[in-house]
Amino acid sequence: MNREKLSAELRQNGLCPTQQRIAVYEYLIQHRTHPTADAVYRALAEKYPSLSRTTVYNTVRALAKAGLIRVVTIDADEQHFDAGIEDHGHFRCSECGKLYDFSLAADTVRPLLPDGFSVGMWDVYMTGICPNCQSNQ
Amino acid sequence: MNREKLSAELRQNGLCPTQQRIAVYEYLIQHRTHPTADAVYRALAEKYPSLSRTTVYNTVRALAKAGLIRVVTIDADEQHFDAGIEDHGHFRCSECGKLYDFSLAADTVRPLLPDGFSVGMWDVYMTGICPNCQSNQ
DNA sequence: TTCCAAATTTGTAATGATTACAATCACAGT
DNA sequence: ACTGTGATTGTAATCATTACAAATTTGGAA
Repeated sequence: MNREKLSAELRQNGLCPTQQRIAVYEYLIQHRTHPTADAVYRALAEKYPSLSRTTVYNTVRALAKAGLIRVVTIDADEQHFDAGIEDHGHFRCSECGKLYDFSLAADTVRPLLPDGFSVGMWDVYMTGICPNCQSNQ
Repeated sequence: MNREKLSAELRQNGLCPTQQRIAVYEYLIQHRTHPTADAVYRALAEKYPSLSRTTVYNTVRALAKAGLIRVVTIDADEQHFDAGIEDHGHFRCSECGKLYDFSLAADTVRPLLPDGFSVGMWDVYMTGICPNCQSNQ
């Protein structure tokens, strides 16, 4: 996805496509590693020397509010961000701390809710030990 | 569940059944409102004047590690605790902030994970608008 | 019962992610 | 170029949670 498209997508969702927002959104699309806001800041700081931590925090919040990215709260003490909005859940390895995606249809999840509740965001979190850490034991 | 049983249950899970731990665990069992650690502290402070916030934080962490309670991280900025370990997911109303339980079989969730991952804890989170807030609009 | 070692509790101080805020800046429209 | 709105920046505050060390409690042995 090039900058033109990112820009248009931001605009369609009511966000001014500034350089900083494009950079943060592009980074999250290109790096599906569930980075924290601070990790995004550190990664972009070199290329964008004037970038501020606050801007990254503001931006990820705005992107999440617009539904362009997801906030992953499987980790209690810091928020991770995920540009993947296609249907999937998240697994966190309790050994190495790594976050994995696993595919999962929305139809599996939404019907679980009783009538009368309207569903906006949803996610499935699991923790345990990943194949990698199991073979290292 | 009386204190005797709570005490035994704590002991079975490797936790010394101190007055404070029994009180916190009992509170969480009797109040299935997903309180935060601080809310538990404030609720018990009157009855147990010497109780410390730190003890509550330590206790809920120990209870969670032992698998007696669940940590609910659907709210990004504070942890909620839930003594219900039977299979269920959590819904958070974005209007009123209230947390709801909804039932959900483990068999619906665990098989979603690819082979090779071992599952410990799991939860399904959804956000949206609850029936109550919908009728108030 | 009395004593002791280990574990727990307590209060305070630190940590660290996130947010508030006010000044500066960028940009679109006149 | 001028103006106003919204975005960015850097610093300072917030606030949930944790670290720490001293005081206390617990459970078991004598």
